[in-house]
Amino acid sequence: MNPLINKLKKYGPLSQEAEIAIAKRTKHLIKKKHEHLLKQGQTLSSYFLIEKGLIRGYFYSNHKEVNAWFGIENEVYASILPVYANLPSLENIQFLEDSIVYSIAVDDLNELYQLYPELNLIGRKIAEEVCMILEERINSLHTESATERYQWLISKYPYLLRRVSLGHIASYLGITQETLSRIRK
Amino acid sequence: MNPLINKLKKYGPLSQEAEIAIAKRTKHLIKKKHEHLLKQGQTLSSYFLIEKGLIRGYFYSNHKEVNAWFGIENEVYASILPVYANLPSLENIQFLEDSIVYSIAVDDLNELYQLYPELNLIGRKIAEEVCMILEERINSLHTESATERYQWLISKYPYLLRRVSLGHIASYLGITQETLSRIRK
DNA sequence: TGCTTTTTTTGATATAGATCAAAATCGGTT
DNA sequence: AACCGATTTTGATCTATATCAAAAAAAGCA
Repeated sequence: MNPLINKLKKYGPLSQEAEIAIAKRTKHLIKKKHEHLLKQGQTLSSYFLIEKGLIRGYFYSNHKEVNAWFGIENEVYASILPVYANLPSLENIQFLEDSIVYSIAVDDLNELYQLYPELNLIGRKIAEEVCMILEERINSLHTESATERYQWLISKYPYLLRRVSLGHIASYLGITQETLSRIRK
Repeated sequence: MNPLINKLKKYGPLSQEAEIAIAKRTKHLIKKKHEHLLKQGQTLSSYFLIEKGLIRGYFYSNHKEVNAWFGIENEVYASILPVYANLPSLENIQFLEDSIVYSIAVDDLNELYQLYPELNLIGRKIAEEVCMILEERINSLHTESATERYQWLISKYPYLLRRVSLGHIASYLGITQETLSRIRK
């Protein structure tokens, strides 16, 4: 069984048939560093899981790239806008390392939701979990200083320090590279 | 039919029986300005709709109140943490005007999800919609100046200016009252 | 291994927004 | 209408972070 399905089953029950149908629609991608999983304006991946590697979600603000999140092994990620509204994504998703990904395309997912309504419980749990992660991020940006945000980040995701450049981390934190370099000392 | 159910039906289909069961569990609250719908640590309301009035969600950061969101007439709101994890809320919800609210308690909602799995589609859509709202908020806090955030807020929710004090708005924007007062000119 | 490119650090200066204090204005109550 | 408490504005100063420029260090590549 593929690890994406495995992970989905943690959120709720899945019939044998649903499992097979999902497996049939799951894509197994092998990507090199710097390649994209998704570019702004596309409607491709919706739910995906990284088997190996590292990924960043980013968008453009004033013609500059801004990192919105990082993704790592063994977590389910969702591009919610395409799932919710079947609209093209506003963000770009790029690999920061050579990576292996399992993903389900938006069209396939929508079909699966119709064929196997039981999937809606899993989808609800995933979206609710995303809400909680986003709320934590909002509180951090809303009330914490750059130093506090940095300390929170490295305490929660220490591997980022080793695997991601300082510039990418600064962009995620909403500060400049220079400021982050100074915070580190 | 109560307006909360009416609104839920915009997100997905609901059987006659489910509708009746939800109606039976919907509470109709009439609250005065300054009263609370929910205090930190409680597990009460999950989904609710304001028929009349205005509400704020806030939490404490360094012993000071910080406004996280405002709620107005005719929108469905959800305290996601209690729904997702059946854990007490981290936030407080207080009325800023005399208000009338329809709400479903967490325990009732969980029961309803079990009895009427069709509700999961609606719950998924609501959570996905919340995700999109939260993402917009993150981008705003992440990339915009105080002035830009303020302009975005009043262009999107002009009534807040009339119905909410400057201090509450400043707290929501993550700036001081004095700064907001200066921005306004 | 040495060279080129990218990333990180350091320095000097500028700016948005915070803080503290006080004055002015508004709003509800009698 | 007049008062009292709450809200908003104004002023002076301080601080965190940005900006611009350049040096130093690290990483990728021939």
